[in-house]
Amino acid sequence: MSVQERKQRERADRERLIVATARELAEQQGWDAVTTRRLAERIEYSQPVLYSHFRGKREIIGAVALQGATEMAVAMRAATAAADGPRARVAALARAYLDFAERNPAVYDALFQLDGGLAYAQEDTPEPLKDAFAALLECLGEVAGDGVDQALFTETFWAALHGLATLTRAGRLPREDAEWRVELLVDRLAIV
Amino acid sequence: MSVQERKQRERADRERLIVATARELAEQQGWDAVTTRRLAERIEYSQPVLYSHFRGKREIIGAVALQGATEMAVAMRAATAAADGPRARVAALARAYLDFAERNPAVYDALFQLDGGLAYAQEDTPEPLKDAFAALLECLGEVAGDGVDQALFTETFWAALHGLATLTRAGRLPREDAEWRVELLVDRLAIV
DNA sequence: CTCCCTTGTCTAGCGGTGCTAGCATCGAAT
DNA sequence: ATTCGATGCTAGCACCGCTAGACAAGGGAG
Repeated sequence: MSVQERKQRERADRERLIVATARELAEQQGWDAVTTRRLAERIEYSQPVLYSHFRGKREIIGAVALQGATEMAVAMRAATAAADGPRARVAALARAYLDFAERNPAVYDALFQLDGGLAYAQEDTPEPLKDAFAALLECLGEVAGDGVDQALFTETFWAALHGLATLTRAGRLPREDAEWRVELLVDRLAIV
Repeated sequence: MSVQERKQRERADRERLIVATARELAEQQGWDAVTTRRLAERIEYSQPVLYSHFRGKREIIGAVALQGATEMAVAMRAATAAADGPRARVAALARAYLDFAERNPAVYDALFQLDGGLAYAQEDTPEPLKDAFAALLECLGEVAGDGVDQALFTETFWAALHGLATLTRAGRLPREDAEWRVELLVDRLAIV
């Protein structure tokens, strides 16, 4: 039995290595540079090994996305926990969100820009994704305002953050006044 | 002289044909299906002809984007012109924006999601892009609120719309409550 | 201890991609 | 009529995601 266990462990290790390497490569040179050939070379195995762990490149992107969702939820909860009062909490949340997107562009892309084959906003949505949304909801729910559905409010606020994150990163919005835009968003959307 | 003129005209026609065909193909089957081979076959020329008009696929995407920007500006101005009062104008603008994104997903992608090699938010930004932003600004400027920079407000509002458009289209947001989210956005962001 | 068979990995290759070098053809100008 | 430049073609490069099939290593049965 112990032999099988060891093999299973080694296999799990290798899977983690694949995901970590894909993520690293994507952050360094963008997802376009993450080809199965390059990835295989970096983990020092041949291409087909990747396909014994994942159905294809898309599933590898999905794995990075799930990892990122977990980290993002942690980052957002840490930021809101350190802030006093609803207004400050929302501002901290927004900054944490945009900061994460800025610091981990490849992970953010895997989550919200690329097709990782994951289900969103459904019953079979993976737990990490649901939890990341829950982290948003916990903070934003308390500023939705009376008679406003908290989930819908959260979705709308999230969409606004997502728009800022992507347009800024793609050079569609000048980077300089980013902080100002966040302030405006929080001031107007959140009801103290 | 007339011979050269005729040739120039035919060349311009062919360039328009390339852009129109690329757009059509992208709307029908997505940008992934727009390969230089397929595109060449549809216009009934060989691949290298494409490269005598455009540097590469990216520039073709850029051409579709510019065309789309012009149309989008027209659509937004038409929508706002038909509405009475600032509040109604902003709501009409938002709906027109999202409607355009929904009806022309490939063009929207070319504009805001893909790399068409265009400069955004700079001096050398192509005129159609500047004009599309101007169309947003014309309407949104009047609801920015006192002491708030109109351009920055417009950028923020635009980002929110962009977030809604992309997340909805990617299945990250359920489609059902789209209208409700627009209402919330307009009510909260616009200052009557 | 030897044989077999499973398990795991690799090499090689398929059909596709964006893009380009170099040849052939055609038409205008001499 | 002949030259010559413009123009579009065929063929091919290096790369992509993915997979079939050969091959070696290792544990279990006799």
